[in-house]
Amino acid sequence: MSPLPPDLSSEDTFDLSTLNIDQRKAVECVYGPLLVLAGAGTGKTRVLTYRLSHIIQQNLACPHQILCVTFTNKAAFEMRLRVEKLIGQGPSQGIWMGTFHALALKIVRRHSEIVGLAPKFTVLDTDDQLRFVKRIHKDFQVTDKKWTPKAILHRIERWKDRGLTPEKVPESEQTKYDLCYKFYKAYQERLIQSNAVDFGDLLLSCLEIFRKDADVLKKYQQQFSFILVDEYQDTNVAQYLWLRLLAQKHNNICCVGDDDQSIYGWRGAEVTNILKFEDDFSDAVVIRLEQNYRSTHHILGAASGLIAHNYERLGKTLWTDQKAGEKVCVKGYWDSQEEARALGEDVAQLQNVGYSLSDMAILVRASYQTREFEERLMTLGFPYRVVGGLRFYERMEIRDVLAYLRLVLFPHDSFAFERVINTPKRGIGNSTLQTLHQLARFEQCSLFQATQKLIDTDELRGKAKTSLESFLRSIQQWQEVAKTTPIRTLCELILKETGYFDMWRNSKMPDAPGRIENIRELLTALEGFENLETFLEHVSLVMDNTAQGFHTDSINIMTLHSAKGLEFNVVFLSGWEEGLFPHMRALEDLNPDSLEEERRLAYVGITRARERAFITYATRRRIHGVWKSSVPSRFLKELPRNHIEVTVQGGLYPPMEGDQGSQAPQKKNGEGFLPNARVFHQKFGYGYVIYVEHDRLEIHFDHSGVKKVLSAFIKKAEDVVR
DNA sequence: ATGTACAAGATTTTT
DNA sequence: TCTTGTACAT
Repeated sequence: MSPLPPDLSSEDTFDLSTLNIDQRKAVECVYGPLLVLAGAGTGKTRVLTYRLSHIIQQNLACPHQILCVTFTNKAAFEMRLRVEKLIGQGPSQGIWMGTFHALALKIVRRHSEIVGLAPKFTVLDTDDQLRFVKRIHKDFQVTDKKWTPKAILHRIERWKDRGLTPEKVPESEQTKYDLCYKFYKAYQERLIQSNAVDFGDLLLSCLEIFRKDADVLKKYQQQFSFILVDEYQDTNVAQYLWLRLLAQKHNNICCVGDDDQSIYGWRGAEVTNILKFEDDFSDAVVIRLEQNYRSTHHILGAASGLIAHNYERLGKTLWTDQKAGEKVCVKGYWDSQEEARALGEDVAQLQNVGYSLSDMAILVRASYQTREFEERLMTLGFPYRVVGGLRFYERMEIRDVLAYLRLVLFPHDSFAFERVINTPKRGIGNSTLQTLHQLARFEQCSLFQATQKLIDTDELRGKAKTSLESFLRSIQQWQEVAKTTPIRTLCELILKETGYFDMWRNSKMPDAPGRIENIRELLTALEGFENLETFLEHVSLVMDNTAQGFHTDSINIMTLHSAKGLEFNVVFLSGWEEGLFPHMRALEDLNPDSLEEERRLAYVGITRARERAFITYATRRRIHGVWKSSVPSRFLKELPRNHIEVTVQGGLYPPMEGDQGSQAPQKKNGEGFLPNARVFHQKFGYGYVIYVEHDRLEIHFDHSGVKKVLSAFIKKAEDVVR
């Protein structure tokens, strides 16, 4: 279930004549590589669904010959719904539709032996992964405080995003991040030993399978005659390599994306992929969708004016023939409480004018900002829904129960084993666990096997031994029971026998009743499944965000990142202050692209709105309990004045007047670059300088033509390392 | 092995 | 402010 059901009403029948000329071209141009540069609100989803339906209806391919990659499972789920609506139930089922990870997993499961994995390998989730890293971190005895487990993991993940297995990490980085590199090697070794992969590995393993076994690669290349990719601006290098490999045979690949909406650079996404498309796929056709059907003239104008401040763009000019509508409201407040209070008033007012609560969304930069709004809306009695918080299956109690189930099915899943071995407490502490880990590593076996061995060798005494013995026996019993009993009954039995239910029932924690409630919900969900295996495979997809409030009319609160791809009649954008938005980390970052990414985020935020947009800032804000002062965001000054209306609380300094650049760091000038100099740009490649103006350079690029770019992005050609 | 007391550290998020 | 992790006592 998705928290925001797609609005399908307008797409009842498959009728190409409802599309505009560019959209139609993007649907019908099915052969050869195609890049659709689709701006915000230009009907991107519509094009994709129509294209899918078109291919099937024209019998150009069977469903299973189509590979369609989406950004989230939710997106895949909704896409399926839409296609079914257009052409009926049956055909859409066969389409290979899902995220890169889900699709790669499907392939790796079938050929796991090629990369040295047993068929039942575990896929680590973030929680297990971090525990795992922390354990290695301890073994490594890292003294440098800078390299926390999280920091090291981040580094490793970025390597994986770039398709770099330990052998492929360039030597310069090996020495620069010596510790991380050694860590990476140990991490990979131990993963294989535990018969597990992390999310990044799914793609890397898949690539390795293709590299090692040409027949397998050929088979999939042959199979997928049409490939469609949504949100192409958010693909990383590994994903790009994967796509390129699969598309080689038929070369019918259609990527849809918007470089202005690339907001996942910090997660390894490479906008370069979208910019290089024409180089990578020969004879590529590029179609631009520039007519916006979503927003009013003023909203689109404000957003376009803002994003025009970015230099790293392919450049699109969005237009709309919709009415001008209301101007974007920019409002300034003393502090964040005032901001929340005023927002409540605006909500009430909009309600009077006929908007329902579910038409509105509050978009924030950081998730801690949601709290203040939650509190305020609660006291006002407005129902709200926080989108994208902790997902159902990520809750501790659910993960515990699932770990028990996993253990019954795959006793050698050491991650599940570790999770529940002492939950509820059965007298097995750190030292015992330590011994088990050591033995498992030494013997190259699972924790389950290590436990068996430990019991046989008589190294343990007393309580630890007896409880380990009975734990193993219980698992074996459950396995027997599982053969004959429905899984819900099995699960109830486990929860009763282990005392897990009682543990929460006796707990005095205020959230204990809620947790029991969640477990009950899980039990109900179990009923619909024939066997445990299918349930575990689908649990993350099925139980996605089953948040309550689905039926009640409620305001949506979410981060800007989770608002991607959604739209609302009314959007509130809160916390436009220097240090929060753009975020401090982006300001500190020397790479100017991180500031541009913040600006793209702002652009995404504004373009979510159909009719009304409110942008607010506060001079004082409580962050983690401490009051902090800040100045209005630089983005406010970048909004074109004719599209906005500024109201500021008495005595506050409005963000518009005058002081351009007073707090913006002094930009470097284009010194050192002379006209006619041969230069290099990360994305546009080589070119010659035409004209220098302060920090801006006008450059004629060999392949991309004349562009204005910030000098910070430019290197002298002779400095470029080849 | 487990409970308590205090310090530290805390974007954005999907798989 | 609040969660999480570590040191120490029981």
